[in-house]
Amino acid sequence: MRKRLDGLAALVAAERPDVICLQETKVQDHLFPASEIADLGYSHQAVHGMKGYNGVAILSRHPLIAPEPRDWCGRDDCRHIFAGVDSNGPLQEIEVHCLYVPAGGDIADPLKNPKFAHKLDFIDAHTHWWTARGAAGPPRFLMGDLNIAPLQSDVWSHARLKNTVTHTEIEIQRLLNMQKAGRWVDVMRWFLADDEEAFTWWSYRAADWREANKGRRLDHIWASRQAAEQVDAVHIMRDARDWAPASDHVPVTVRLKG
DNA sequence: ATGGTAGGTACCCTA
Repeated sequence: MRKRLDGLAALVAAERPDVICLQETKVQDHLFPASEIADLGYSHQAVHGMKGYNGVAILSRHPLIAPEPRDWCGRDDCRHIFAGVDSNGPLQEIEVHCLYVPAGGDIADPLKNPKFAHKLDFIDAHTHWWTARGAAGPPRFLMGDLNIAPLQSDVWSHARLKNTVTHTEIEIQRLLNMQKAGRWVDVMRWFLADDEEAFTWWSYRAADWREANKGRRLDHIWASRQAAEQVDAVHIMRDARDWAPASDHVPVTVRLKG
């Protein structure tokens, strides 16, 4: 995060979002650059970070209501925080979830690779949680790095990546189960044809990411039905892949009606 | 079949 303040300022200049969700902040809460971010207009912040790895944060122009960091699978690994926020629109209070799903390592076999097992367990734990929470509560959004590209059009080559972690059948099924359990709408796909390529991540390990274009849609914005109906635009900020210093992920934005 | 880059930390781990 501390390395990305210029990128955050560029995002703010381009889109002026009311709420921003960050993943992989890699900073402990007491070292989070709160005043610099407040100076950008985001004085309301809910952070859940640790040293060196993971970390999530919600930044807002409007007060955050009852922020709640959550730990999963018995680990203190700072991958989820949520809060209420006044939308200043017809939805009134909405609940915003900022989520960072484990990447899962390289081998797509939970018996051989504990990181992949953790990824599946993490998603299943969310599935159970959303099932238990039911449909009650305010309209809600879930956004973040889910580290899974579910559709064929979410990857540069389904044939080449179907055995690669992020696009294997086992992960995709688990993610779709979670989506169903939370009655979530994949808002990005609402605004795109199912077969239209859409990527939010391009590896660092390409000499020219644009030329190779070996991207994946790992970052998602989901919404409850009522919240999804208030969305009037989705934007993948593809050009941000060239910002300096570059991130391998680009921001995705949704705009609400009104 | 392999190796390619980046960030944070402490000479390796995770992505």
